[in-house]
Amino acid sequence: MPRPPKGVTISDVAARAGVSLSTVSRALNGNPTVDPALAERVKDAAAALDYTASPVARSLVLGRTQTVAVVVPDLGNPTFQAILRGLSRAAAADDYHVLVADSAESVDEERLLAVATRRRTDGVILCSPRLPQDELDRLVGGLRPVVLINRASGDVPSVRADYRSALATELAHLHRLGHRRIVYLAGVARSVANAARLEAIATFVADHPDTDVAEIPCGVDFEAGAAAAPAVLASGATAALAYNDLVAMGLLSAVQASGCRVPGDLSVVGFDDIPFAQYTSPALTTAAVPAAELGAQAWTRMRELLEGGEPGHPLTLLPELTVRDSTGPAAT
Amino acid sequence: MPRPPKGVTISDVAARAGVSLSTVSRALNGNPTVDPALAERVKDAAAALDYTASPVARSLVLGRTQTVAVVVPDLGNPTFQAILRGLSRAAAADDYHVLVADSAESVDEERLLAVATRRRTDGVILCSPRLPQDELDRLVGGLRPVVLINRASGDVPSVRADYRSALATELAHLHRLGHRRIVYLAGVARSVANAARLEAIATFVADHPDTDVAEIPCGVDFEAGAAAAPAVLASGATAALAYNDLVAMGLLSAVQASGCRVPGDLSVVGFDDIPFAQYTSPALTTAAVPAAELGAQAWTRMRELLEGGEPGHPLTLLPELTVRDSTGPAAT
DNA sequence: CTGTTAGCGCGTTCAA
DNA sequence: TTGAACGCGCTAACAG
Repeated sequence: MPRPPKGVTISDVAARAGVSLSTVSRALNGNPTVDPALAERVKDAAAALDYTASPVARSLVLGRTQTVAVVVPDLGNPTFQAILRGLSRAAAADDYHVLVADSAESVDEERLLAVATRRRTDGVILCSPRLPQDELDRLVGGLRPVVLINRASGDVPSVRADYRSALATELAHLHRLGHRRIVYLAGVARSVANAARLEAIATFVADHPDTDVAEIPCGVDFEAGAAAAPAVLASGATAALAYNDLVAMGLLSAVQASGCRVPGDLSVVGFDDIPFAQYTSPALTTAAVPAAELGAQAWTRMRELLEGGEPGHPLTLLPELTVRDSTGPAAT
Repeated sequence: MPRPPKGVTISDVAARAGVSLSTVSRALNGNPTVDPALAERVKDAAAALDYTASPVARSLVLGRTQTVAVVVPDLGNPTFQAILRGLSRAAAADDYHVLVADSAESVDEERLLAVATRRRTDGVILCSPRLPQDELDRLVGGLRPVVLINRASGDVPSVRADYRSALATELAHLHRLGHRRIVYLAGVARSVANAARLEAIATFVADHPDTDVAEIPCGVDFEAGAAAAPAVLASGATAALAYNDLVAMGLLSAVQASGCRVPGDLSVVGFDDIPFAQYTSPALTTAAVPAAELGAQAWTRMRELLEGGEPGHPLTLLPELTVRDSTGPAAT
């Protein structure tokens, strides 16, 4: 496996095949206006030299990089990991590369990274749960083509999970089990995903005057969930709705350590259905957000944009309620 | 926030500032040989036009892309996710971008992706647990600069976790607890990581004739661990050493479902200390592999290579035994 | 200190 | 059908 002798260019191939640069370019790009025999000769020469056209040079002249950028707030979050995985594999199947950028939960970084990565790619897929709507609207203008995940902005293609409906389903599940005092462990206050959940709760409460849903400020990770345990126990609620599975797991762990039985004394429901949700003890009831699918669909939208076609309708996936063992009849 | 009027180039800036292209280039790159007043004028013009030099054009002329590629076998694996996160953040801190490639566990893809991504980046960080040594040796030649994670090849810089010592520590832990019949749930047979564990076991057995360690072919994920449960229970062993935490969790779940008590009837130890290991029930005893740190160190090595310096010594991190509740005294 | 010129490695007109 | 010339946008020689 002789490695490319460092810097073999199209001229080398041309020389070896005894043709001009243009012919090499044409032959290698499958241009039909080139004599088959010649084309063969060129390809042989290229193979012999282990030549491949420089992607960077091609990018410059063609105006496209065959690369898209993905900006996520936290690569440590299982949901974004799944989105990235789905996206990455889908893009790879279409011979596209993926540049990742982790904004480390910083909204400022997010903006900067989006703009910076966009310049070295053909488009940006943006996962920006925190960015205020007006800033998002302004940002996407300079980013096109853009695909949004779990956000919307004007006519920008987007794919999202319906957090609102999913949470409504979870609430209905708890209500059916007899729960009338429920606490909601809120995520980041100004995030869109949190707002969607609050909407669902407001609607539910309006429809079910017999039920009380109290909000407890919390967070988005294990620690936040564990830290909220005392407040949950003090609330007298029979069920807790966690912002996501991470929070639910932290809560699960902490309340059980305090001697509280789940689901006997307290039902706990999560959100996302991360891979580990089924391995908690008890196994976590949650709403399965098809994150990898979201990523794959985001790529599909992006590809359509890149091909100049109309992007498909904004896609909304409905997370499916996944009932496991962390929810049960309300304690009487 | 007026977005770049689509294609503002260095010429536009030059025109607006009333200078030549070179002066703009120099001024914007902080070349000290340019008149401060002029430089200021140029920068104002650039700012007014919202101009930034095209990274693609710069890449072509400078011969570097400010981007590195990371090839991992599976973006769904928590360990590689952590590596990617550590690497991504470290690289970002140095203004480098990261191209990710997921080889989907395919050795062939791995080779192809490594070569393909290398051409659009300044270097490759390779996570190739499966690639046979001779192929790896051949591959890295054409990839330089390369940094290897958990592999070694000639003088190629590498960072790795010492799986061998870590497993030895786990074995010692079990032995101290009185376990004399132990089963090892093996990962992918021909992987380097698995080989390291087998070595540790062989050494241990040689030193402890009183102890029996049987190998059970298994795999690397939940399902594999769960599927191995019957074999583990049938073996009569009092402790199980799982290839990784995923396997341990699958096993934990399955044996407990069969009425086996952990650690009363069976002690279980994992490997990696993925974020969820402390939330299993019982909490998992495991060896904490500092994956994010591994990623960050891999970037450090790569940066040194990129700067033309000597890469630091091959780094070996020792995973730390993290004793939790899934291990206890051997059943008598 | 500044402007002019020559590429970086390709794809793509335009003639021949 | 093929080749010569031009340009993608920029940086770095080379003069002035």
